Amino acid sequence: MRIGELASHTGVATKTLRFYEESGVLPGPDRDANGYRNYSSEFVDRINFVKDAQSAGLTLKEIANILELRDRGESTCHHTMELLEAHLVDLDRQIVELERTRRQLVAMTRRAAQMDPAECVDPNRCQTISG
Amino acid sequence: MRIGELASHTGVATKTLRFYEESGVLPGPDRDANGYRNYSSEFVDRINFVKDAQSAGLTLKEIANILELRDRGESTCHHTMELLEAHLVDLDRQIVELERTRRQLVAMTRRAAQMDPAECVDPNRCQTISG
DNA sequence: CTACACCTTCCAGTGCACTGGAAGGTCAAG
DNA sequence: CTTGACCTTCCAGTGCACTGGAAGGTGTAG
Repeated sequence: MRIGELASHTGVATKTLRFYEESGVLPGPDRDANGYRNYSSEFVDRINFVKDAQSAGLTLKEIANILELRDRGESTCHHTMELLEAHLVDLDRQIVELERTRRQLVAMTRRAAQMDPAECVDPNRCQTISG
Repeated sequence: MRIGELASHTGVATKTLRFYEESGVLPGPDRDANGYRNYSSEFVDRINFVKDAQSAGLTLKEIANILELRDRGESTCHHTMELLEAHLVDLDRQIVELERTRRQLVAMTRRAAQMDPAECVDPNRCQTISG
């Protein structure tokens, strides 16, 4: 699979794929005779892992680290677990925070919706936010 | 309240507070005769709002925008609501994503915990991640 | 032969949210 | 009178995750 194909399969720009390779997140793939990158389908999985890990708040460096450990297949389960567990804690905190903020925003929006539009022109306060 | 005091009250560095002022997130506070910033206690609330909004995924620019509208007290409820609602949708998507990733990580960690440590040294795969 | 989409490398720039450091002013305590 | 903590401005740098553009090679279709 060429880089453009992989890009459209994963929704990740070709620029970004090359950047990931340079950052150590993706290994350098095989090359065709003409020098074009030739990706195996495993790259799709790897990129999906990267996306998941990223949305879990891991940096590219951390992701590269995990994947490198995985690739080396060394007895790194312990380190990996520690990293994952730390991020799990972080993730939980984040989810709680987001839910709290979500509730706040819902309340704000509801307050705004129920308001007499005329009251919006109060020169000193916008009830949606300040209430 | 001076900037250092505000910093310790909010957990936001003095550098960051000045940066927020420059970015329009915080209004320029009163100044003492010696030129020192003198913050009213309202700033604590405002900074907490900034923190909440930030953890909800709003950029400083958007936050500055909302607060500016609020400060002007104009009939901006509609715009504010649109912005908030857009971010609510975003937030929900984010929470779902995080929960999905969370489940994945939990599964990973559990798999790792149940594993015979000896299996970790398999030269080709780390079961924690690749399984 | 040419147009065109696609690929290559390399290097520079972007946007965000800070963060550091220099150079200097203020003020209470010792 | 000095030390030290705190404050000021200004400008530059950092780290992250891309993103753009130049200059050129490849390969197929018309």
